[in-house]
Amino acid sequence: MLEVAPDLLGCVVSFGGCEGVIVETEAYHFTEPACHAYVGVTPRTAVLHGPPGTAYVYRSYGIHALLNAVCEAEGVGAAVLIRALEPTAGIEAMRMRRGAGELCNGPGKLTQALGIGLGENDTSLVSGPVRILRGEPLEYVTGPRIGITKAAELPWRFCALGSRDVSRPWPPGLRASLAA
DNA sequence: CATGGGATTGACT
DNA sequence: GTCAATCCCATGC
Repeated sequence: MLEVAPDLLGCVVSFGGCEGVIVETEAYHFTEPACHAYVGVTPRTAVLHGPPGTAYVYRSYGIHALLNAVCEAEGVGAAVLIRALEPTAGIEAMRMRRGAGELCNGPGKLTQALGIGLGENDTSLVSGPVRILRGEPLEYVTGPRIGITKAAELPWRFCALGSRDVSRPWPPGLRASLAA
């Protein structure tokens, strides 16, 4: 999975006529406490332990939807959280949903921008409504994960270089690439 | 059956 | 920088 997460950078997420290039991901694995699958297989986390290539949409703080891509073999319990996109198509539709401001520079924002909701949970990323298309590999930097309270020190955050559509704080290496 | 936590965001001081 | 909003579900009694 630690190979899949950076591999997703540069891939395209497509949903409802909107598309965006993945520029930030975070890896989650059931062996570390930050992952929902850590507690074991439950009705909600079952999809995390399911077959790879499946979307796992989760509501955080009762408000925001977070989009994950399940990876690893069935029964492993691992996923890659998609934290940020760079919009490439359907931008007007995103603006209608999001209003003014940044569209996809945060996990909760990108789902709202694309219109992805809890209804897309447990759908295929290959043949379902939400699709992930293979794209060009991107250069990236790693860093600690953001916004979690457990195991935040693991360097399982992957940010594409040269994109401003990434949630802050940016790792030092990414700041340098933006300045250039 | 009741309670608390959670991978976030946006507004206010 | 700090604080509140708000819903699902895992855990505990």
